[in-house]
Amino acid sequence: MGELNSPVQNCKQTGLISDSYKSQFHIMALSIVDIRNKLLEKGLKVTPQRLAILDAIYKVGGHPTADKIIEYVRQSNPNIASGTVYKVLDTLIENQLVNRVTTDRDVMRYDGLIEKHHHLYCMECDIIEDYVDKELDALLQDYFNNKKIKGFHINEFVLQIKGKFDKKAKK
Amino acid sequence: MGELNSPVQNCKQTGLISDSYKSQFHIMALSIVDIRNKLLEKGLKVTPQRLAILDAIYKVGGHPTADKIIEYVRQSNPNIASGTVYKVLDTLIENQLVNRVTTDRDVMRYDGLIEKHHHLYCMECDIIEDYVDKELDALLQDYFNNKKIKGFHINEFVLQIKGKFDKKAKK
DNA sequence: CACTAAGTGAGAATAATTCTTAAATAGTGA
DNA sequence: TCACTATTTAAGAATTATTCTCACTTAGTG
Repeated sequence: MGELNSPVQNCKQTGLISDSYKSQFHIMALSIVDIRNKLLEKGLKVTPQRLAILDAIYKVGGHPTADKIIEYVRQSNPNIASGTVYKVLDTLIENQLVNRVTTDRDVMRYDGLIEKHHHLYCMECDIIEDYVDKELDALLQDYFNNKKIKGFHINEFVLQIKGKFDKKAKK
Repeated sequence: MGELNSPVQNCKQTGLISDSYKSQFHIMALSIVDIRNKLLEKGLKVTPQRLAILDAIYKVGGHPTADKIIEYVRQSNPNIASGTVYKVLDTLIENQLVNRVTTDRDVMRYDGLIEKHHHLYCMECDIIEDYVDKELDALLQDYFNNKKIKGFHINEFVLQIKGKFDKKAKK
């Protein structure tokens, strides 16, 4: 069974990942010390803004927009400028601490899970959840090892899985 | 071998699909009569703007942005308002004559191929090409028939294949 | 502790998209 | 063929997300 990397209940944006949830899955809310270390490993200066923004991405569920991140970060950091958030996000992306998530909408969304994974897109709400599945990765890798695409050299795949989250809360 | 639905040569946006290309692949430039019929089938009024915009999507390669569509359409239709293009695109999407393409950029791109398919993303240029592969569809369908995702009901998948187009022109 | 490169806040600028409204037009039914 | 009506369009204003600029501040260094 693939792992549904999700705090979703009733297909609504919950905003925060519950504590019980955190421990089981891939994105867990790291301590500030751990986040600091991630920044240091990349040779980035540790600033309160960067800590807060990375923390927000880990804590806010459903692959937040910049706007949701700003909203969350301002709770603890009321003076942060929106330009700063965009700038920090760019820096984090450049340093591979965060990824952009592809959507067919014109607002960008961000993903704190760096490990290779796929995405579940809810067609009813705007939640996007991570889906980690090594077996699927292997299957695809295998398939394309045998079946080359003429004129194209493959680096990686991401499967977009579109559908609906069940109404029943996931436990 | 999957079909690379592409007029790409040397990884540069060619703008137009060559005649020799058209005949072999999925998006072929339909005649205006055919486009008119597509509109009529959907119960849409046939206007010169709608004809020109659908025609542009079929003819302009690489999954154009609204901007590229506007540029192309204005060659034949100099007075078309950009707002009209956006509105027509929305109408075409609602009526499933066109799809949005998901990207991790903030400009929308459009796809005239309605048949189920996947996408090749060039990591060096900004070309996105269609990739039709029934065998892959079956493989994924099979895989997820056996392996359910807890809490999620799947409707469809789209595989994003990221990599590079070969330098050598494809013939 | 002081220095310096890097990061930030504030707000202006830009770019993509949406909205508004009056004028034009496609499809209809006489 | 003609006129009627609902729909569509042009023009440009408005909005929204994102980027840019620049003076001020700060993190990390030595």
